[in-house]
Amino acid sequence: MAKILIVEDEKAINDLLKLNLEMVGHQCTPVFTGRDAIRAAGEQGFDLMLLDVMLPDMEGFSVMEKVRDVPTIFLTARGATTDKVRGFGLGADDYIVKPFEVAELLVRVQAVLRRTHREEKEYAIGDLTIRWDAHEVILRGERVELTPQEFTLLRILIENRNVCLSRQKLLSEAWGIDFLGESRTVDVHIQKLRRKLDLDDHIKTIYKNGYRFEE
Amino acid sequence: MAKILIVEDEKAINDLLKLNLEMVGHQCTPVFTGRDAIRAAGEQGFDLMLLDVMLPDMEGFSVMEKVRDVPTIFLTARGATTDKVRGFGLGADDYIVKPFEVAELLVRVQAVLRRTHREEKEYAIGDLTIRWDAHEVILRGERVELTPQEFTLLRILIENRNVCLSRQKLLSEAWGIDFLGESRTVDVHIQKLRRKLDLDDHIKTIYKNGYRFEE
DNA sequence: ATATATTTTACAACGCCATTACAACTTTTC
DNA sequence: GAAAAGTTGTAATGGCGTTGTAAAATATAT
Repeated sequence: MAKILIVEDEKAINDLLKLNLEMVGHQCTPVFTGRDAIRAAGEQGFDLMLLDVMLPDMEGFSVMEKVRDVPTIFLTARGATTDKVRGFGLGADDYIVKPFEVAELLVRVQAVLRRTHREEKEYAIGDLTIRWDAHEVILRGERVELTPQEFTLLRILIENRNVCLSRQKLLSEAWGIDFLGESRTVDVHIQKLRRKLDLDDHIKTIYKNGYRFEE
Repeated sequence: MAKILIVEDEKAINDLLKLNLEMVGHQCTPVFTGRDAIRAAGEQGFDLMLLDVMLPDMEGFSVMEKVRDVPTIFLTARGATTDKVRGFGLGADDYIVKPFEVAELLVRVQAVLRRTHREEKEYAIGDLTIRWDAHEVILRGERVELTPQEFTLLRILIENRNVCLSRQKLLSEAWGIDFLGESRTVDVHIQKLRRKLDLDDHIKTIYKNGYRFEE
Protein backbone atom coordinates (compact mmCIF):
# COMPACT_ATOMS: atom_id res chain seq x y z
CA MET A 1 0.00 0.00 0.00
CA ALA A 2 2.28 2.74 1.25
CA LYS A 3 5.90 2.98 2.29
CA ILE A 4 6.10 4.22 5.84
CA LEU A 5 9.13 5.29 7.81
CA ILE A 6 8.78 4.70 11.54
CA VAL A 7 11.04 6.85 13.70
CA GLU A 8 10.64 5.87 17.33
CA ASP A 9 13.31 4.92 19.83
CA GLU A 10 11.18 2.83 22.16
CA LYS A 11 11.38 -0.61 20.69
CA ALA A 12 8.03 -1.74 22.07
CA ILE A 13 6.19 1.15 20.43
CA ASN A 14 8.19 0.86 17.24
CA ASP A 15 7.26 -2.82 16.98
CA LEU A 16 3.64 -2.09 17.75
CA LEU A 17 3.45 0.46 14.97
CA LYS A 18 5.19 -1.79 12.49
CA LEU A 19 3.04 -4.78 13.35
CA ASN A 20 -0.23 -2.98 12.95
CA LEU A 21 0.66 -1.05 9.85
CA GLU A 22 1.97 -4.15 8.11
CA MET A 23 -1.17 -5.95 9.12
CA VAL A 24 -3.20 -3.62 6.94
CA GLY A 25 -0.77 -3.90 4.07
CA HIS A 26 1.76 -1.11 4.46
CA GLN A 27 5.48 -1.57 4.05
CA CYS A 28 7.43 -0.27 7.04
CA THR A 29 11.02 0.74 7.66
CA PRO A 30 11.71 1.04 11.39
CA VAL A 31 14.53 3.23 12.65
CA PHE A 32 15.39 4.29 16.16
CA THR A 33 17.34 7.52 15.82
CA GLY A 34 17.00 10.80 14.00
CA ARG A 35 20.22 10.25 12.14
CA ASP A 36 19.05 6.93 10.77
CA ALA A 37 15.77 8.52 9.77
CA ILE A 38 17.49 11.20 7.74
CA ARG A 39 19.70 8.63 6.05
CA ALA A 40 16.80 6.33 5.25
CA ALA A 41 14.77 9.18 3.82
CA GLY A 42 17.71 10.16 1.67
CA GLU A 43 18.07 6.67 0.26
CA GLN A 44 14.47 6.08 -0.73
CA GLY A 45 11.20 7.92 -0.90
CA PHE A 46 8.49 7.39 1.69
CA ASP A 47 4.81 8.08 1.52
CA LEU A 48 4.60 8.82 5.20
CA MET A 49 6.79 9.23 8.24
CA LEU A 50 5.71 8.54 11.80
CA LEU A 51 8.01 10.65 13.88
CA ASP A 52 8.56 10.64 17.61
CA VAL A 53 9.04 14.12 18.98
CA MET A 54 11.60 12.96 21.54
CA LEU A 55 14.48 10.99 20.10
CA PRO A 56 17.74 10.04 21.79
CA ASP A 57 20.01 11.94 19.42
CA MET A 58 17.91 14.89 18.26
CA GLU A 59 14.49 16.49 18.34
CA GLY A 60 11.85 15.18 15.99
CA PHE A 61 11.37 18.66 14.63
CA SER A 62 14.97 18.82 13.50
CA VAL A 63 14.49 15.54 11.68
CA MET A 64 11.50 16.99 9.91
CA GLU A 65 13.44 20.03 8.82
CA LYS A 66 16.07 17.81 7.21
CA VAL A 67 13.67 15.34 5.68
CA ARG A 68 11.57 17.53 3.52
CA ASP A 69 8.64 16.51 1.39
CA VAL A 70 7.60 13.43 3.31
CA PRO A 71 4.14 13.70 4.88
CA THR A 72 4.59 13.39 8.61
CA ILE A 73 2.57 12.36 11.62
CA PHE A 74 4.13 13.28 14.92
CA LEU A 75 4.03 10.99 17.93
CA THR A 76 4.02 12.89 21.16
CA ALA A 77 3.41 12.39 24.84
CA ARG A 78 0.07 13.43 26.23
CA GLY A 79 -0.54 17.11 26.78
CA ALA A 80 2.50 18.57 25.10
CA THR A 81 0.38 21.20 23.46
CA THR A 82 3.19 23.56 22.69
CA ASP A 83 4.73 20.84 20.61
CA LYS A 84 1.51 20.46 18.75
CA VAL A 85 1.47 24.02 17.67
CA ARG A 86 5.11 23.93 16.65
CA GLY A 87 4.56 20.79 14.68
CA PHE A 88 1.62 22.06 12.71
CA GLY A 89 3.44 25.27 12.05
CA LEU A 90 6.26 23.27 10.52
CA GLY A 91 3.81 21.51 8.27
CA ALA A 92 3.08 18.32 10.14
CA ASP A 93 0.07 16.58 8.72
CA ASP A 94 -1.25 15.22 11.98
CA TYR A 95 -0.54 14.28 15.55
CA ILE A 96 -0.98 11.16 17.56
CA VAL A 97 -0.79 11.33 21.30
CA LYS A 98 0.82 8.43 23.15
CA PRO A 99 -0.52 6.15 24.42
CA PHE A 100 -2.71 5.83 21.36
CA GLU A 101 -5.32 3.34 20.35
CA VAL A 102 -4.52 1.24 17.36
CA ALA A 103 -7.77 2.05 15.60
CA GLU A 104 -7.03 5.74 15.90
CA LEU A 105 -3.55 5.24 14.52
CA LEU A 106 -4.82 3.42 11.47
CA VAL A 107 -7.52 5.98 10.86
CA ARG A 108 -5.13 8.90 11.00
CA VAL A 109 -2.61 7.19 8.79
CA GLN A 110 -5.30 6.47 6.24
CA ALA A 111 -6.50 10.05 6.41
CA VAL A 112 -3.06 11.51 5.78
CA LEU A 113 -2.33 9.09 2.97
CA ARG A 114 -5.64 9.98 1.38
CA ARG A 115 -4.94 13.69 1.70
CA THR A 116 -1.43 13.59 0.36
CA HIS A 117 -2.47 10.93 -2.16
CA ARG A 118 1.01 9.75 -2.61
CA GLU A 119 -0.16 6.35 -3.69
CA GLU A 120 0.83 7.37 -7.19
CA LYS A 121 4.20 5.86 -7.76
CA GLU A 122 4.96 7.63 -10.95
CA TYR A 123 3.83 10.41 -13.17
CA ALA A 124 4.07 10.36 -16.92
CA ILE A 125 3.48 12.99 -19.54
CA GLY A 126 4.49 12.70 -23.15
CA ASP A 127 7.84 10.98 -23.28
CA LEU A 128 8.71 12.02 -19.76
CA THR A 129 8.31 9.73 -16.76
CA ILE A 130 9.01 10.53 -13.16
CA ARG A 131 9.31 7.80 -10.56
CA TRP A 132 8.79 9.51 -7.26
CA ASP A 133 10.02 6.77 -4.96
CA ALA A 134 13.15 6.15 -6.99
CA HIS A 135 13.74 9.87 -7.32
CA GLU A 136 14.23 9.20 -10.97
CA VAL A 137 13.38 11.08 -14.14
CA ILE A 138 13.32 9.43 -17.54
CA LEU A 139 13.10 11.32 -20.81
CA ARG A 140 12.70 9.34 -24.02
CA GLY A 141 13.98 6.25 -22.26
CA GLU A 142 17.11 8.00 -21.08
CA ARG A 143 17.66 8.76 -17.46
CA VAL A 144 18.18 12.44 -16.70
CA GLU A 145 20.00 13.54 -13.56
CA LEU A 146 18.25 16.24 -11.60
CA THR A 147 19.70 18.00 -8.61
CA PRO A 148 17.64 17.84 -5.40
CA GLN A 149 16.34 21.34 -5.78
CA GLU A 150 15.36 20.77 -9.38
CA PHE A 151 13.56 17.61 -8.41
CA THR A 152 11.66 19.30 -5.60
CA LEU A 153 10.64 22.17 -7.82
CA LEU A 154 9.42 19.76 -10.46
CA ARG A 155 7.42 17.88 -7.86
CA ILE A 156 5.73 21.03 -6.59
CA LEU A 157 4.90 22.09 -10.11
CA ILE A 158 3.40 18.73 -10.94
CA GLU A 159 1.51 18.43 -7.67
CA ASN A 160 -0.03 21.76 -8.56
CA ARG A 161 -0.32 21.12 -12.25
CA ASN A 162 -2.58 23.43 -14.16
CA VAL A 163 -2.50 26.10 -11.54
CA CYS A 164 -0.42 29.20 -11.64
CA LEU A 165 2.17 29.41 -8.86
CA SER A 166 3.81 32.69 -8.00
CA ARG A 167 7.53 32.88 -7.42
CA GLN A 168 6.78 33.61 -3.79
CA LYS A 169 4.66 30.52 -3.54
CA LEU A 170 7.25 28.38 -5.24
CA LEU A 171 9.95 29.65 -2.95
CA SER A 172 7.90 28.82 0.09
CA GLU A 173 6.76 25.42 -1.20
CA ALA A 174 9.90 24.15 -2.87
CA TRP A 175 12.53 25.97 -0.86
CA GLY A 176 10.73 26.37 2.43
CA ILE A 177 11.64 30.02 2.65
CA ASP A 178 9.26 32.89 3.07
CA PHE A 179 11.03 36.09 2.40
CA LEU A 180 10.34 39.44 0.95
CA GLY A 181 12.18 41.10 -1.81
CA GLU A 182 13.06 39.63 -5.12
CA SER A 183 15.24 36.87 -6.31
CA ARG A 184 15.85 35.24 -9.64
CA THR A 185 16.45 31.86 -8.10
CA VAL A 186 13.17 30.40 -9.24
CA ASP A 187 13.65 31.63 -12.79
CA VAL A 188 17.03 30.00 -13.04
CA HIS A 189 15.75 26.65 -11.79
CA ILE A 190 12.77 26.80 -14.09
CA GLN A 191 15.18 27.32 -16.91
CA LYS A 192 17.17 24.25 -15.90
CA LEU A 193 14.08 22.09 -15.79
CA ARG A 194 12.92 23.35 -19.14
CA ARG A 195 16.25 22.65 -20.71
CA LYS A 196 17.04 19.30 -19.11
CA LEU A 197 13.57 17.88 -19.61
CA ASP A 198 12.54 19.66 -22.76
CA LEU A 199 9.58 21.14 -20.94
CA ASP A 200 9.10 24.39 -22.81
CA ASP A 201 5.64 23.28 -23.81
CA HIS A 202 4.59 22.31 -20.33
CA ILE A 203 6.12 24.86 -18.03
CA LYS A 204 4.49 28.10 -18.99
CA THR A 205 5.40 31.55 -17.85
CA ILE A 206 2.48 33.62 -16.65
CA TYR A 207 3.70 37.13 -17.10
CA LYS A 208 3.82 39.12 -13.90
CA ASN A 209 2.44 36.14 -11.99
CA GLY A 210 4.58 33.05 -12.01
CA TYR A 211 4.70 29.67 -13.66
CA ARG A 212 2.24 26.96 -14.47
CA PHE A 213 2.81 23.31 -15.29
CA GLU A 214 0.37 22.26 -17.99
CA GLU A 215 -0.67 18.79 -18.96
CA MET B 1 -12.21 34.97 8.36
CA ALA B 2 -14.41 31.90 8.15
CA LYS B 3 -18.04 31.17 8.90
CA ILE B 4 -18.24 28.40 11.45
CA LEU B 5 -21.29 26.49 12.64
CA ILE B 6 -20.97 25.27 16.23
CA VAL B 7 -23.20 22.32 17.10
CA GLU B 8 -22.86 21.50 20.79
CA ASP B 9 -25.58 21.12 23.38
CA GLU B 10 -23.52 21.91 26.46
CA LYS B 11 -23.80 25.66 26.76
CA ALA B 12 -20.48 26.07 28.54
CA ILE B 13 -18.56 24.32 25.78
CA ASN B 14 -20.53 26.03 23.06
CA ASP B 15 -19.68 29.40 24.56
CA LEU B 16 -16.05 28.46 24.97
CA LEU B 17 -15.76 27.51 21.32
CA LYS B 18 -17.53 30.63 20.15
CA LEU B 19 -15.46 32.91 22.34
CA ASN B 20 -12.14 31.55 21.21
CA LEU B 21 -12.96 31.28 17.55
CA GLU B 22 -14.31 34.80 17.44
CA MET B 23 -11.23 35.99 19.21
CA VAL B 24 -9.14 34.96 16.23
CA GLY B 25 -11.54 36.53 13.79
CA HIS B 26 -14.02 33.84 12.79
CA GLN B 27 -17.73 34.39 12.57
CA CYS B 28 -19.68 31.81 14.57
CA THR B 29 -23.24 30.57 14.59
CA PRO B 30 -23.99 28.57 17.74
CA VAL B 31 -26.75 25.96 17.78
CA PHE B 32 -27.62 23.38 20.40
CA THR B 33 -29.48 20.65 18.56
CA GLY B 34 -29.06 18.56 15.46
CA ARG B 35 -32.28 19.87 14.00
CA ASP B 36 -31.16 23.49 14.34
CA ALA B 37 -27.83 22.60 12.78
CA ILE B 38 -29.48 21.13 9.70
CA ARG B 39 -31.72 24.16 9.37
CA ALA B 40 -28.89 26.64 9.79
CA ALA B 41 -26.78 24.81 7.22
CA GLY B 42 -29.69 24.88 4.80
CA GLU B 43 -30.10 28.62 5.16
CA GLN B 44 -26.52 29.69 4.61
CA GLY B 45 -23.19 28.24 3.67
CA PHE B 46 -20.52 27.52 6.24
CA ASP B 47 -16.82 27.04 5.85
CA LEU B 48 -16.62 24.66 8.77
CA MET B 49 -18.82 22.84 11.24
CA LEU B 50 -17.80 21.81 14.74
CA LEU B 51 -20.07 18.92 15.56
CA ASP B 52 -20.65 17.19 18.86
CA VAL B 53 -21.05 13.45 18.45
CA MET B 54 -23.68 13.25 21.18
CA LEU B 55 -26.59 15.61 20.79
CA PRO B 56 -29.89 15.60 22.65
CA ASP B 57 -32.10 14.98 19.65
CA MET B 58 -29.91 12.96 17.31
CA GLU B 59 -26.44 11.59 16.70
CA GLY B 60 -23.80 13.87 15.29
CA PHE B 61 -23.22 11.43 12.48
CA SER B 62 -26.81 11.75 11.32
CA VAL B 63 -26.39 15.50 11.23
CA MET B 64 -23.36 15.09 9.06
CA GLU B 65 -25.22 12.87 6.64
CA LYS B 66 -27.88 15.54 6.24
CA VAL B 67 -25.53 18.48 6.06
CA ARG B 68 -23.40 17.67 3.09
CA ASP B 69 -20.49 19.62 1.76
CA VAL B 70 -19.47 21.36 4.94
CA PRO B 71 -16.02 20.45 6.26
CA THR B 72 -16.52 19.00 9.71
CA ILE B 73 -14.54 18.54 12.88
CA PHE B 74 -16.11 16.17 15.35
CA LEU B 75 -16.11 16.81 19.07
CA THR B 76 -16.09 13.62 21.05
CA ALA B 77 -15.55 12.37 24.57
CA ARG B 78 -12.24 10.79 25.38
CA GLY B 79 -11.61 7.29 24.23
CA ALA B 80 -14.61 6.72 22.03
CA THR B 81 -12.43 5.18 19.36
CA THR B 82 -15.19 3.41 17.56
CA ASP B 83 -16.79 6.76 16.97
CA LYS B 84 -13.55 8.01 15.52
CA VAL B 85 -13.45 5.34 12.92
CA ARG B 86 -17.05 5.92 11.96
CA GLY B 87 -16.45 9.63 11.72
CA PHE B 88 -13.48 9.42 9.42
CA GLY B 89 -15.25 6.86 7.32
CA LEU B 90 -18.03 9.34 6.81
CA GLY B 91 -15.56 11.97 5.69
CA ALA B 92 -14.92 13.96 8.82
CA ASP B 93 -11.93 16.21 8.41
CA ASP B 94 -10.66 15.93 11.94
CA TYR B 95 -11.42 15.05 15.51
CA ILE B 96 -11.09 16.90 18.75
CA VAL B 97 -11.32 14.99 21.98
CA LYS B 98 -13.02 16.67 24.93
CA PRO B 99 -11.74 18.11 27.14
CA PHE B 100 -9.53 19.88 24.62
CA GLU B 101 -6.97 22.58 24.95
CA VAL B 102 -7.76 25.84 23.24
CA ALA B 103 -4.48 25.96 21.37
CA GLU B 104 -5.16 22.55 19.90
CA LEU B 105 -8.64 23.59 18.86
CA LEU B 106 -7.37 26.63 17.03
CA VAL B 107 -4.60 24.73 15.34
CA ARG B 108 -6.93 22.01 14.07
CA VAL B 109 -9.50 24.53 12.88
CA GLN B 110 -6.80 26.41 11.02
CA ALA B 111 -5.50 23.20 9.49
CA VAL B 112 -8.90 22.13 8.20
CA LEU B 113 -9.68 25.57 6.83
CA ARG B 114 -6.35 25.62 5.07
CA ARG B 115 -6.91 22.19 3.57
CA THR B 116 -10.46 22.69 2.43
CA HIS B 117 -9.94 26.30 1.48
CA ARG B 118 -13.27 26.89 -0.07
CA GLU B 119 -13.34 29.42 -2.77
CA GLU B 120 -14.68 29.71 -6.23
CA LYS B 121 -12.40 27.84 -8.55
CA GLU B 122 -13.95 28.85 -11.79
CA TYR B 123 -16.56 31.01 -13.41
CA ALA B 124 -18.46 30.07 -16.55
CA ILE B 125 -20.78 31.97 -18.79
CA GLY B 126 -21.88 30.79 -22.20
CA ASP B 127 -18.92 29.19 -23.88
CA LEU B 128 -16.45 31.09 -21.75
CA THR B 129 -14.77 29.58 -18.71
CA ILE B 130 -12.34 31.25 -16.39
CA ARG B 131 -10.19 29.23 -14.03
CA TRP B 132 -8.98 31.63 -11.44
CA ASP B 133 -6.33 29.45 -9.84
CA ALA B 134 -4.83 28.50 -13.16
CA HIS B 135 -5.02 32.09 -14.34
CA GLU B 136 -6.54 30.67 -17.45
CA VAL B 137 -9.37 31.66 -19.76
CA ILE B 138 -11.02 29.24 -22.13
CA LEU B 139 -13.31 30.26 -24.96
CA ARG B 140 -15.07 27.54 -26.92
CA GLY B 141 -12.56 25.02 -25.65
CA GLU B 142 -9.58 27.05 -26.76
CA ARG B 143 -7.34 28.81 -24.34
CA VAL B 144 -7.06 32.54 -24.80
CA GLU B 145 -4.02 34.34 -23.49
CA LEU B 146 -4.81 37.37 -21.38
CA THR B 147 -2.28 39.83 -20.14
CA PRO B 148 -2.17 40.49 -16.39
CA GLN B 149 -4.04 43.75 -16.66
CA GLU B 150 -6.72 42.26 -18.86
CA PHE B 151 -7.12 39.37 -16.48
CA THR B 152 -7.44 41.63 -13.47
CA LEU B 153 -9.93 43.86 -15.19
CA LEU B 154 -12.03 40.87 -16.16
CA ARG B 155 -11.95 39.64 -12.58
CA ILE B 156 -13.14 42.96 -11.24
CA LEU B 157 -15.92 43.13 -13.79
CA ILE B 158 -17.11 39.64 -12.94
CA GLU B 159 -16.83 40.16 -9.21
CA ASN B 160 -19.11 43.14 -9.71
CA ARG B 161 -21.25 41.62 -12.41
CA ASN B 162 -24.52 43.35 -13.21
CA VAL B 163 -23.46 46.60 -11.68
CA CYS B 164 -22.13 49.57 -13.54
CA LEU B 165 -18.55 50.52 -12.70
CA SER B 166 -17.20 53.95 -13.51
CA ARG B 167 -13.80 54.32 -15.11
CA GLN B 168 -12.58 55.86 -11.90
CA LYS B 169 -13.79 52.87 -9.94
CA LEU B 170 -12.24 50.44 -12.40
CA LEU B 171 -8.94 52.25 -12.30
CA SER B 172 -8.85 52.13 -8.55
CA GLU B 173 -9.98 48.49 -8.33
CA ALA B 174 -8.10 46.93 -11.20
CA TRP B 175 -5.12 49.24 -11.41
CA GLY B 176 -4.86 50.34 -7.82
CA ILE B 177 -4.50 53.93 -8.84
CA ASP B 178 -6.66 56.76 -7.66
CA PHE B 179 -5.99 59.68 -9.83
CA LEU B 180 -7.83 62.63 -11.16
CA GLY B 181 -8.16 63.70 -14.69
CA GLU B 182 -9.03 61.49 -17.57
CA SER B 183 -7.47 58.56 -19.21
CA ARG B 184 -8.47 56.22 -21.99
CA THR B 185 -6.67 53.30 -20.46
CA VAL B 186 -9.79 51.54 -19.28
CA ASP B 187 -11.47 51.90 -22.64
CA VAL B 188 -8.57 50.31 -24.41
CA HIS B 189 -8.52 47.34 -22.08
CA ILE B 190 -12.26 46.88 -22.29
CA GLN B 191 -11.83 46.73 -26.01
CA LYS B 192 -9.21 44.03 -25.74
CA LEU B 193 -11.42 41.92 -23.51
CA ARG B 194 -14.38 42.31 -25.81
CA ARG B 195 -12.36 41.33 -28.80
CA LYS B 196 -10.35 38.48 -27.31
CA LEU B 197 -13.27 36.90 -25.52
CA ASP B 198 -16.11 37.84 -27.82
CA LEU B 199 -17.79 39.67 -24.98
CA ASP B 200 -19.69 42.37 -26.82
CA ASP B 201 -22.92 40.97 -25.48
CA HIS B 202 -21.75 40.88 -21.90
CA ILE B 203 -19.62 43.95 -21.41
CA LYS B 204 -22.02 46.83 -21.90
CA THR B 205 -21.06 50.45 -22.20
CA ILE B 206 -23.14 52.72 -20.02
CA TYR B 207 -22.89 56.04 -21.73
CA LYS B 208 -21.45 58.76 -19.56
CA ASN B 209 -21.05 56.29 -16.68
CA GLY B 210 -18.82 53.34 -17.30
CA TYR B 211 -19.10 49.65 -18.03
CA ARG B 212 -21.17 46.77 -16.78
CA PHE B 213 -20.62 43.05 -17.05
CA GLU B 214 -23.98 41.39 -17.66
CA GLU B 215 -24.82 37.75 -17.18
C1' DA C 1 40.48 20.17 -1.62
C1' DT C 2 37.66 19.11 -5.17
C1' DA C 3 33.43 18.57 -7.15
C1' DT C 4 28.76 19.68 -7.25
C1' DA C 5 24.83 22.45 -6.29
C1' DT C 6 22.73 26.81 -5.70
C1' DT C 7 22.26 31.74 -5.72
C1' DT C 8 23.45 36.07 -7.54
C1' DT C 9 24.55 39.14 -11.17
C1' DA C 10 24.43 41.44 -15.55
C1' DC C 11 22.62 42.05 -19.73
C1' DA C 12 19.82 40.68 -23.72
C1' DA C 13 15.29 39.75 -25.34
C1' DC C 14 10.70 40.12 -24.93
C1' DG C 15 5.94 41.60 -23.69
C1' DC C 16 2.88 44.82 -21.76
C1' DC C 17 0.31 48.84 -21.61
C1' DA C 18 -0.42 54.01 -21.27
C1' DT C 19 -0.64 57.26 -24.48
C1' DT C 20 -1.99 59.26 -28.66
C1' DA C 21 -4.66 60.46 -32.65
C1' DC C 22 -8.43 59.87 -35.15
C1' DA C 23 -12.84 57.47 -36.39
C1' DA C 24 -17.43 56.31 -35.01
C1' DC C 25 -21.06 57.01 -32.32
C1' DT C 26 -24.45 59.46 -28.97
C1' DT C 27 -26.49 63.38 -27.09
C1' DT C 28 -27.56 68.18 -27.05
C1' DT C 29 -28.64 72.43 -29.15
C1' DC C 30 -30.72 75.22 -32.37
C1' DG D 1 -33.23 67.19 -38.60
C1' DA D 2 -28.55 69.00 -39.03
C1' DA D 3 -24.63 70.72 -36.80
C1' DA D 4 -22.00 70.96 -32.77
C1' DA D 5 -20.30 69.08 -28.69
C1' DG D 6 -19.21 65.39 -26.08
C1' DT D 7 -18.27 60.48 -25.48
C1' DT D 8 -16.56 56.03 -26.79
C1' DG D 9 -14.15 52.66 -30.21
C1' DT D 10 -9.90 51.43 -32.32
C1' DA D 11 -5.09 50.80 -34.21
C1' DA D 12 -0.38 52.03 -33.71
C1' DT D 13 3.82 52.79 -30.97
C1' DG D 14 7.69 53.64 -27.86
C1' DG D 15 9.16 53.29 -23.21
C1' DC D 16 9.60 50.47 -19.35
C1' DG D 17 9.32 46.58 -16.48
C1' DT D 18 9.62 41.50 -16.67
C1' DT D 19 11.70 37.29 -18.00
C1' DG D 20 15.46 34.41 -20.33
C1' DT D 21 20.10 33.27 -20.14
C1' DA D 22 25.03 32.61 -19.39
C1' DA D 23 28.52 33.14 -16.42
C1' DA D 24 30.51 34.34 -12.04
C1' DA D 25 30.23 34.01 -7.04
C1' DT D 26 28.97 31.53 -3.18
C1' DA D 27 27.49 27.56 -0.55
C1' DT D 28 27.35 22.71 0.28
C1' DA D 29 28.77 18.01 -0.01
C1' DT D 30 32.34 14.43 -0.57
